Amino acid sequence: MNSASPIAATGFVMALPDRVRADLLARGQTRHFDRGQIIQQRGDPAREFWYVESGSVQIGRYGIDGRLTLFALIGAGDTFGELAFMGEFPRTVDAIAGSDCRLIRIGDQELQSLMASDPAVTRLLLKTMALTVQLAFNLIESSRNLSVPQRLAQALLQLCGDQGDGTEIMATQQDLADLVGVSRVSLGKALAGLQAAGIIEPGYGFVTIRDGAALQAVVAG
Amino acid sequence: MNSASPIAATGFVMALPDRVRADLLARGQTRHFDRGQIIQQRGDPAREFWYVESGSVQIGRYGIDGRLTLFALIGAGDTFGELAFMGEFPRTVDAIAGSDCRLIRIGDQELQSLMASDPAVTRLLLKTMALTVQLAFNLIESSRNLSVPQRLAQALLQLCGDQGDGTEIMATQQDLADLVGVSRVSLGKALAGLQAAGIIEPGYGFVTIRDGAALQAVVAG
DNA sequence: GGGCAAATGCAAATAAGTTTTCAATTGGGG
DNA sequence: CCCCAATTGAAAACTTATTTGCATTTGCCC
Repeated sequence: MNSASPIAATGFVMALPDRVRADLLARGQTRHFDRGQIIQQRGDPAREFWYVESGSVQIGRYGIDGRLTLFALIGAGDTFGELAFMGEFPRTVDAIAGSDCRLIRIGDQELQSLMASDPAVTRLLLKTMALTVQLAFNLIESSRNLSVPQRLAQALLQLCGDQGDGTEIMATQQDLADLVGVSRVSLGKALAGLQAAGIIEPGYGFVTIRDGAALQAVVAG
Repeated sequence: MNSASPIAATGFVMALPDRVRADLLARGQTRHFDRGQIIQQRGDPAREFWYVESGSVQIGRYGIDGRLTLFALIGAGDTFGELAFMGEFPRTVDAIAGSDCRLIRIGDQELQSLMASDPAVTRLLLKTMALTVQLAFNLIESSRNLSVPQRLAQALLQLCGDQGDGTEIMATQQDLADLVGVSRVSLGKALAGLQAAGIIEPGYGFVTIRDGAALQAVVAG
């Protein structure tokens, strides 16, 4: 299961006080999306943001040539779409359901009452967005200075989040390739390398983490 | 002269109402930095952000191995440092004076009174930061899908900002290489290519933009 | 349980960029 | 005006990743 995410696990909703958060989620409407279904597209007006209750969502951009640039694979507990929503501009990324999923929609009404109820919410929002920028910078730095195996290890760590060894990450090699930003061939080789080291075990549509600590070591170089 | 920037030209200060902005800048203290001097380092507490009155500043990260990952080359009129300041976390990037420069320091007092004076400021801040994230995403997408010449063209366009043909961008090939994220050799070849097409004219420590429109065309592919 | 699409494995040719080294040029400071 | 450090130019060997094509495997659906 995907859980945390490389970029979008901003945790704004998760960081809210428990009572506020429960209230917010209770008021938002639940929506279902089937695997492969488009949740949002570049250019759409941003009238809401989403909380992922179950399933996984791919956040990225489809180029005119069909190329996909993935920024994040997010899962249950994550939120996405805050950026364009808060920034009051159209969507700048596409979101596609990576599996059948259940999302909670949080719109203007829900947020307005939230911000009115607690002035600290605004500060939390600012902090969350600042954090997102840092994550994006980290991604840029990684892609320039780390090798493919290192970046793969980094991505796997983020995808398994705080869950320990034995976690199964539901993602195809193509998904991971789009996320890391390399071809499927290169990603396959990197996977094979980590497998040979006994760190992971690739499956058909998923990867099992055998030794998270070793993954950390790979990233460190 | 550097003017606009790839990432950091968030324009928060520039977007403020004229009277408010003038007031803010009048209250901030002016500081001088010599070329090469460190303005801020990763890990420093973020007690302020800066407005560039003159000169240029390099925003990036120095790796342990001495490698530099530049995120932006910013110039007069730009601001930087808002992110960590607003997010209330330590600096996550280094800032070095790219030339002798004059900066205006904007600290807690200045900002507090600003936010108190106008509730719209908060919204402006959120929008600005959301925009910064988008710029970072654009950078990631570019580095994955565009060739070196294309990325160079993109960087040059951003560095010359809204100024037209004839603009001299004060940056060495090494600066540009760190910004685009390639070796100096590769950047030199890309420069030579653009020169052969009559689009730019490389100098010693600067690049002259001859045909901005053609640069746009190069980026588009 | 057979068919079929999706996913993976593999190999060769190709392309792109880096590293390293050295020479040539530039322009400012003494 | 000359020296010197910074910058640029250029070449070769090397590394890395992509592209392309095809074979194999997996697992879902009928």
